[in-house]
Amino acid sequence: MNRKNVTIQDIANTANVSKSTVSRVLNDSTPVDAKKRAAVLKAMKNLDFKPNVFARILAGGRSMTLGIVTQNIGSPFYDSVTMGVINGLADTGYSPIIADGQWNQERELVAVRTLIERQVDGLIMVGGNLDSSTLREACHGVPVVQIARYLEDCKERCICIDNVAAAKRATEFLIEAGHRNIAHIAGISDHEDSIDRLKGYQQALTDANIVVRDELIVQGDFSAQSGVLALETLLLRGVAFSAVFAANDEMAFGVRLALFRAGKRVPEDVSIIGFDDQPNSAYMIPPLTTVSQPALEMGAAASKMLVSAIAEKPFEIPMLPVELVVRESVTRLR
Amino acid sequence: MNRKNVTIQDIANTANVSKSTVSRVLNDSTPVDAKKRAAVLKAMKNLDFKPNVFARILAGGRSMTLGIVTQNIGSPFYDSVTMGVINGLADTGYSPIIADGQWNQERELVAVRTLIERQVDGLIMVGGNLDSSTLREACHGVPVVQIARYLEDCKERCICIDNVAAAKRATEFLIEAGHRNIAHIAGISDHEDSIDRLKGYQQALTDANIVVRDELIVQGDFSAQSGVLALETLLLRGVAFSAVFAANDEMAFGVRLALFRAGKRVPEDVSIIGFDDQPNSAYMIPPLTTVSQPALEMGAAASKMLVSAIAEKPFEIPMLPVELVVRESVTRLR
DNA sequence: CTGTTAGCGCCTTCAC
DNA sequence: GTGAAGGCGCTAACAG
Repeated sequence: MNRKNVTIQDIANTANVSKSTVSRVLNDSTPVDAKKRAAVLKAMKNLDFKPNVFARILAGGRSMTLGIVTQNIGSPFYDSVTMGVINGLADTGYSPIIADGQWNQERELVAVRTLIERQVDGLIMVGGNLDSSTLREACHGVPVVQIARYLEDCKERCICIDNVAAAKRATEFLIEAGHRNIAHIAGISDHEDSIDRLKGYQQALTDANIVVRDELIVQGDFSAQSGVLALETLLLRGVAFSAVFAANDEMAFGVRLALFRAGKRVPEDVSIIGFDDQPNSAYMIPPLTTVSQPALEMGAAASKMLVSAIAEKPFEIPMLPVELVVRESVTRLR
Repeated sequence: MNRKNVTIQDIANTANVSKSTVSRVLNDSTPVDAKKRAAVLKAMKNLDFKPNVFARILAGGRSMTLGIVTQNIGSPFYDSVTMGVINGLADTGYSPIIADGQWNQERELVAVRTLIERQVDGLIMVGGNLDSSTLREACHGVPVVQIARYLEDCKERCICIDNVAAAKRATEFLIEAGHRNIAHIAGISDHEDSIDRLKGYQQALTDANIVVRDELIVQGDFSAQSGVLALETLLLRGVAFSAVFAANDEMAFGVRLALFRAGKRVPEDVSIIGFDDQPNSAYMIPPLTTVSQPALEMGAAASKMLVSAIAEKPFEIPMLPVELVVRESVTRLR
């Protein structure tokens, strides 16, 4: 721009070395004599040198930029994850660029391509639908970390929780409280999380010798509004139920509201359990029992993992605690 | 990278012109003969040419990147605004880079500097505390749009609502419903929004000839937790109140929960009104009456405005509808 | 270990 | 109107 920036040439001059040497200490790509190195470092500090990202990448280096592909910006859970990623990137020297896939394979692919075109050093996928071979191809070898989704063929790059186990645990909690007629509000039908949570629900029932009844299962789409509709559907069907396990908190909110409108008390008449432990869940009336999925931590872990992958350093996937958060929306029967 | 990208040289060759000419049609900086122009365009299409962002900026062009400075990622309102910005940028050719200021002037300044260093073509500030002269200086002439904050010295670049008027209207709604003892839970004390909303509350009371009583005003910090504490404080003070106006929905949620714990009914015993109309407000029990602030629209408007500013085209600040959303958390007295 | 030499892809004078 | 030439700041061979 207008203000002349100091370049490696400048610092090369004041340190009495060549540009290359400066470049070397900058990337410590090659060993450099300790004295010269010190001189360079000092010059850099004195002149307040900041490498030009664009020149650097043009010459074939790193862009120090990471791409984040989100889905449907505005959803509490995914937004939290995204924010976790951004926070995790603070002080790593990497800056995030965001693109939205909108849960649409085509747009998702465009998002990935845009990011790759911008020469991101790595990519973080938050959710998504793209099949892994397409994804891999679009990435041209740029490392990718996948959050909240399990890709069979690159498990070591996926950060996600065991939805089946978590959903099973939630359902078991209801069973242990004496509930037998437990309804389930499922999420988007072809979404892996929905499928797994439904599976966990079914397993818990089966293990407890309770018959899985289709009339107690309603299809939602993860939105609060769909929770309302789902519960109304349930009411319309006329089946008896003393508890509802919703595949996410949003739908649980909808269920709660529908019960309120129908004059049913929670938890006296119907118990509710959600999934995600989104921040507001603790402030529902009554506070919602739910499964906490550590969105921020998942995001942070992903960013660390990616940074390590770029540096070709090993990284151990941290234990991501998924726990049942017991609040007042569930009652013990009898 | 590995796959050779097509450069302007390539298309210059196939179109039988020079690189310069190609560059010219790319930026239409200088008139070019219609035929050559067509040939160039055709070649670009055929070869699927994509200009290299980095080379372009290194040579002094646009980076086609916009910076977004958010505050405290994780807050529903600001996140929504941010998402609005990102959505608004789709298909403009600009990509967003995000940095977090964390409601900390120092970090905010760092965020701005980082972004400027990355040669963003424009900057969007979502909230923030930096005084405008510092901000202006850090920007080195890069255009800035400020959201959800009113900067005296550049009104034409601020997208925000009239908090005083909106808060006044909310309070008047309670007064019209027959409430006289109306408590107010204020936000962070030196935050402009808090100040303005408090002002609106006071004005409404004064206009209705109701004395503003300090014991009915409690300081919060915009978090739900602080809403709980604020209401408990109010209860402790032992002052009578039939309604609470909280400076944002989050705190209203806290208020609601505290009332629940205290065995008070809403709205029979106490009415509540919030501010922001964040998505979950409609799913509270009972659904929360609040003031809707169009976060997504504000973000979208800001991005359009910034893109126009960069192109030095005029832009009219759109009417941002702020309206009272009446739901069941307020009762009419008598 | 270090300096020299080429570019990376594009924009911008400058002559023609 | 157009092409040639130089340079943006940095990295990556290449010889020493």
